[in-house]
Amino acid sequence: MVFQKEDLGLSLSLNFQESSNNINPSNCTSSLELNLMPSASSLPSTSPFNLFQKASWPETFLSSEKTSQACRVMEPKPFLKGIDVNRLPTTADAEEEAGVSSPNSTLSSVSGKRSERDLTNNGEDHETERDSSRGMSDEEDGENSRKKLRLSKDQSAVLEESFKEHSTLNPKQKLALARRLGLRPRQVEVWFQNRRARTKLKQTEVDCEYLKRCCESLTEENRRLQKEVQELRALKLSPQLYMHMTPPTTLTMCSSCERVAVPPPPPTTTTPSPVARPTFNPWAAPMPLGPHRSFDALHTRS
DNA sequence: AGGACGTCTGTGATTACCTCA
DNA sequence: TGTGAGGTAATCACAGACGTC
Repeated sequence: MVFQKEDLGLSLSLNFQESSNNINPSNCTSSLELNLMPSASSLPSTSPFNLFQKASWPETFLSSEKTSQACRVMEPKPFLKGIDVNRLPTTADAEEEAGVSSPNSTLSSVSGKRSERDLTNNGEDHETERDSSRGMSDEEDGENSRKKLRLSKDQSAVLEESFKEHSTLNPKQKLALARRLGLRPRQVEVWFQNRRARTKLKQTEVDCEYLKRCCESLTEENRRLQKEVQELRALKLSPQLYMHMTPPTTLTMCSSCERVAVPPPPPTTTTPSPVARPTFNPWAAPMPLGPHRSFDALHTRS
């Protein structure tokens, strides 16, 4: 995967010290300032950082990412084809809330304990549901038995589709979805909770991997620039040598503003960058980073 | 080939805690 | 300020896939 920093909407600044060669995730945090909030307008649709649009990632999670924050500000879209989620729950809905078995599921869920929320909301109804829908014998319902429900493919597909639209559900949507799928609203709620949690986890992993590569790339560039600085300083101290040498650096001068530019180094002499980074534009405002600041100090102005 | 097994992974569910109206 | 609803984080427990013998 190759990302452009601007495309990702990332604000990444590094302040490498001389000892920045030792890069590991733990000490990266001390020198990295990150702003990982994706900008909807700046993100390409193919970027995994773009959680607003359907990505082409192979994993199911990757194909439908949205942050909850993103979804909260999204324009409302037609949701749950054929279901009017805005209608008030009917008596039937209330019955659904009370508990519906899952006809498509391989097994209904049962838990040793009930959440406080369920107890306060509709505990007795859930109790009824649990007894009626699990389809288990008394032996199977032994102490702490926690048989797992497995949602059918259809149910999962509908949930996925819904998650693409809204990563969070309001009560009406939850009821409607539960009714449509023949699940308890609590099950839908749990599914969305888990989905959000695991989406976030995966996204964090992706972000971490990307930043790691950014860090490695910038470290390499920093090393190269430090080397150039040393070469320039050496030249400054021995002008006679300078007269007999071809410029050992990769620096060139901009003819218009007479500032020093850094063309990309020849590929044969440098390690290929693992991450496609935005090219540093020396004609733009100086970068507020240590190495670049000191580099700027070497620039000559007329 | 196929069955028993151990391990890994995905996922439904629970619990504790936090935030906010 | 107390309370309930709804969120996240951490975790548990199970089912199924998979590799190995």
